[in-house]
Amino acid sequence: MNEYLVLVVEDDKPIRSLITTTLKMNEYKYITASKGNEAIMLSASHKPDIIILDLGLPDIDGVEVIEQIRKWSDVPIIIVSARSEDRDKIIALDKGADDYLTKPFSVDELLARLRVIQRRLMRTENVSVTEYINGKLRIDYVSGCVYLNDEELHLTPIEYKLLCLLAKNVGKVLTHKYIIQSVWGTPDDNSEASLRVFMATLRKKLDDSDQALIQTHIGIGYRMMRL
Amino acid sequence: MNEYLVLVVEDDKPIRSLITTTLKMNEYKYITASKGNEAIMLSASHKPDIIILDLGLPDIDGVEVIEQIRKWSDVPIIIVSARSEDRDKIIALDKGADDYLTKPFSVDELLARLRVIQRRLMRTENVSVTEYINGKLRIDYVSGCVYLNDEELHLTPIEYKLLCLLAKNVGKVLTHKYIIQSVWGTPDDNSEASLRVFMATLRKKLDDSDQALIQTHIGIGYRMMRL
DNA sequence: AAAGGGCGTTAAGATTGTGTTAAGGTGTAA
DNA sequence: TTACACCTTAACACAATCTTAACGCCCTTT
Repeated sequence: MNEYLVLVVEDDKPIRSLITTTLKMNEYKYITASKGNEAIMLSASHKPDIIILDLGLPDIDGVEVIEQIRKWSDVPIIIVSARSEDRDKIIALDKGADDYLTKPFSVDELLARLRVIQRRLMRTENVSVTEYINGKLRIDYVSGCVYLNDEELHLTPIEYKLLCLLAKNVGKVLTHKYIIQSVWGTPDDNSEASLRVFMATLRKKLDDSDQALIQTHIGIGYRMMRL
Repeated sequence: MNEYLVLVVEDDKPIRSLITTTLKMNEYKYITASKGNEAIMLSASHKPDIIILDLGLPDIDGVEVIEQIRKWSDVPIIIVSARSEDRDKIIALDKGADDYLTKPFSVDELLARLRVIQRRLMRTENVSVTEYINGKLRIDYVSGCVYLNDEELHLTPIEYKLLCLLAKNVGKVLTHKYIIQSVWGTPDDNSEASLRVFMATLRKKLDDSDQALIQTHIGIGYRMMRL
């Protein structure tokens, strides 16, 4: 499963669905916009990891969209445009675009260029602090390890996923349904029983027998407390 | 004066001087190579900030050059090639190139794409080393040799690639998918079985039977520990 | 007080993932 | 051509993980 969120900005419906279909087949998550202002709003609210942007939009010019977004964000932007003049390319690139493809474009090339960006994101993501600390608990997302009082805990994949989910939403109550959907992907009826089992083992491993860290909300779900 | 050093790899003299003249006029420093092996050596010794690489070289293929350099360095590589097939682009990009221009190309577009990379370099300063040391293990990227306690280890090409990949990402968990993509290029279903075999032989050669150096993260992938 | 729903806990079985070995297959150099 | 190194694939044992079912507890409702 790919965790990258792509914002596709394209007013031409056939091309948009070509791109989104391609993204879907390659396990990207995506959101779409057909207008420039919509794109700016979405990139602020959803914080996509990558933006694929058409320059010819009905309301404002694509270059304007780049400029706006660049005021606050360094999110990689790939231009997909019918404009094939050097001048257009240069303007877009200098205004902040990261790459430029001219229509008609090969979806395979688009995918390859997406992978180039992903590679880079992976490198730089790890420079920033990707660590979660809550009391005696520490999650190192980069190494995929969990520590309790600086001793490494061994968690199984599902346990780890579950813990990360709770940690990402500290203080919030997560419903059973939401947790199951997030961890298992497909909502399986029987997995509610599994969830209880995993909670038990997780609590045991986290030395959380008094449920100070992970609280049960009967009939609703679970919540991790900020300690 | 621009402080960026560009390595230009191009065997065709007119094109090379076109590029270098352009660079000079725009205040870049540059060095040149006309062969692949020379390019590899120069990128190790001079540590350029950006590489402009032609794929059709007299000694070894440009893609091979990318692969070699990527074993130790994340230096941005722009391909400038006569090969305009999608397939060629995708291979080069997947092997580690950052951008791809087909000949004939516009020097202004090249400059614009250089500026894109510069912008990025300013944000994230990256370092490249020609030697990697971790405990008893030492990798000399330039000569392509691996030593364990100063004794040379003989590794096969894939073993070496795998080790470099792990070394470049010490402490990070690399997923099976990512490893396979990086080492084999094309994600082949069956190569997961191969990966396990290679891990076994690598561990044996590295005297890592206790898995202190390379740890398994079940269901996820592998991680090299910093010793 | 009894009944029942929701939850925690445990353990056994099913399932999946991994390490290891060895047998082919492929390509290359002598 | 053989010899050789290397890679892939299959097979299997074993280990880790997940699911499922059973049971007891607590709390609420009747």
